Amino acid sequence: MPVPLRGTFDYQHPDILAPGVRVRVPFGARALTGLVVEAPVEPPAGLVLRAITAVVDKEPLLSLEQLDLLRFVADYYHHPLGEVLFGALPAGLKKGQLPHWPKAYRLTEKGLAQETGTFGRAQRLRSFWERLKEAQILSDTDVKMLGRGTKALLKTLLAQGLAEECSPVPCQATPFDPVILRMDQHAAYEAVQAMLGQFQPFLLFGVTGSGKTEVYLQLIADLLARQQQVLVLVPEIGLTPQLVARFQARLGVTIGVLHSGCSEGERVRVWSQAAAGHIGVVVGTRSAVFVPLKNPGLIVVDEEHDGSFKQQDGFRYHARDIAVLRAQKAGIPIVLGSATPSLETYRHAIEGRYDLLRLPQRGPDRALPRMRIVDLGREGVQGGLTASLFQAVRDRLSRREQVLLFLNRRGYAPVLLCPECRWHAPCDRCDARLTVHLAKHVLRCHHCGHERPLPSMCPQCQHPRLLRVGEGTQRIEEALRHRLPEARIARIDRDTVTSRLAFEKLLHQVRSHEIDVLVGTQMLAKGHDFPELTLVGVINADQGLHGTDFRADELLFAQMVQVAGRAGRAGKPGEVIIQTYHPDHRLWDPLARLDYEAFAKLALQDRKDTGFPPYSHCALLRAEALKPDLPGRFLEAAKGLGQGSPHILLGSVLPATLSRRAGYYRAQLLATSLKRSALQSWLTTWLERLATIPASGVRWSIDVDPHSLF
DNA sequence: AGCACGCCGACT
DNA sequence: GTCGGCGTGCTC
Repeated sequence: MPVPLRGTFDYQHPDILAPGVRVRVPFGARALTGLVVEAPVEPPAGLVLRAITAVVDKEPLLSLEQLDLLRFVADYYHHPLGEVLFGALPAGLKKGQLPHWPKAYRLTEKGLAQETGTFGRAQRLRSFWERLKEAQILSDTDVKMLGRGTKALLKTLLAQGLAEECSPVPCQATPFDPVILRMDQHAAYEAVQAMLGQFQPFLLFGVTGSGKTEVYLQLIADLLARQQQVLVLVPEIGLTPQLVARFQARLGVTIGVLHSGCSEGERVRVWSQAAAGHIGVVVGTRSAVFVPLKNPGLIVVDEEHDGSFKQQDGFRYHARDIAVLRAQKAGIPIVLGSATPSLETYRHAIEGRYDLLRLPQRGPDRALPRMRIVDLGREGVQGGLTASLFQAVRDRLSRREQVLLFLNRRGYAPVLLCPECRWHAPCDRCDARLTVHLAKHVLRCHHCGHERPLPSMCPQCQHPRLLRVGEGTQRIEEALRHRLPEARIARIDRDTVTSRLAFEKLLHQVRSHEIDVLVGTQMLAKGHDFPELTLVGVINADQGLHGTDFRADELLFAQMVQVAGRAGRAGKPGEVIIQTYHPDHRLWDPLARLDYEAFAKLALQDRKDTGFPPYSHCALLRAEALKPDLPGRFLEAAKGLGQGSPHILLGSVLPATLSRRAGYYRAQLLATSLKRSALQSWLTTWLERLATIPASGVRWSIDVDPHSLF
């Protein structure tokens, strides 16, 4: 049932129903659509079963393999099966809508024998008949594509017995013009090719511009030729219309696209057609990992290290991990691509469980940028920029080249401080400081979105001058305008870019060189190519350096490599300047050489020493409540119930990093084990016991393999 | 989750 | 005397 309840529910019905079929049933006081997972069942004694009111599907919506996978996943993440099953269905199907199984039509014997003349004055009918005769078979989408009113013409042919329904055939790839792969690309391609038809994970390790996509495309083309389907998972921001267009153009088939922006109907259509084997390639974000495939041949996860593959609320699954599991169950290869792999994946690769495919070369128009680490403590800083960085910016501008300044903090200044009484603007609902936004003249909380007017004096001691401490993108932009009045400066962050269209417009302005300096956050780090951009400045890299989280180093390295990828193009060497107060940190040495593997070895040793993943397995129990002491009390009780297992290390009950958020007090408890299976079995009994804790007013959830400990 | 039941404050 | 607030408990 689509409810957050552990366990399944038994009903009575005269016939035995196939698993995967949806049924309407009474559930408490309401009527709901449920999914049959097992039939028949031996109901527990003394239970009066209610009856199924209606059977929704003639054929199962989910195959046995699909059900098996989802059941495994629900067990692994300790999430209610009902929510997992219904979470894997597109919203339309959840509500009982029928799937759009693709239909196809062909002419009957009678239709084939028909003479052109017999259509008389029915011109349109005749040309439609000719089309069908020529194509031999047309799917319902083909019919729709032929123009308006073609559906009516089809109906006429069906009614006259000239056409009939038949089973759909998979889309045929048009013969595909292979590009010449470089030697390393070709080796990678051949390695995967050799393993088609059996389970084998690959790490395709290559920097931006090393041509990973070409390798994917070549493999996909082969799979299509074998009449097999390919699932491609991409990060949320990675799924651009350009990428889909490129796939479509190269492969010559319709690509099924699944992401958060798709309409409900569109999702149902792609989902159904993929299940029927009618779509050869599905490209999608996180939730697309659940799309059913009739005849899967390969899974690709691009940018596998990306955090957006991990769902951060409700059912907290990791799409990359589920993809690997799926490939294993289906007995097919999976390719994980990245320039900065997650340490989990990298460890699998160097220890031989995954096949490591390196793409060491870059395309002809790419060169490694020069990396410079600048000490914020030793150089004078003005407007957030050291003398070195400012000088470099001026040099680039005088050469009519472009500059990107990267800072992961929006707003003007992160803190508003009273020099007299030390008051600093807090958020009423969160345990956080409000950020100064000068343009809108407000204080804003970046955690809950709460806004209030900027005070002109200290509300506590009435001191007339409040200090704006620290730097945000707005302040960097303002200072730069002041010092370089002739430069054309644009700021790109969530405050200035409100829509996709506005973003595209700005990017276009950068490409046509109407802008000299870009100041921006995260948004700019990924994928956008600006040929005239030769300098990237990282205003302050330290936020990521001593994060509270064990994954902070990994994240910072990936981010720095990504921004470095923005600098330099054909014939114009790029430079990256990173400002830090800790120039001696051991991270900078491998980063200065852009040597991921050197970094990974350091970081893995670190994880080994501290006992963090991938050298251990974690589950995080989170709790939140409106009353301050409830989460802690609940977690202490939970800790008491969890103790006594020799393989499990239970941490202390800790307030969350942001201990109050949007009015809720939050705390958490970490459980760690060296053995995944030990953690799993312990979690099962622990969660059963947790249900017995009186927890009114406390919301709690379990996060298996948490991505961050915030 | 979502719905019913249940027990205490402000309206006709 | 009734409407409705949301705390508590249940869903085969």
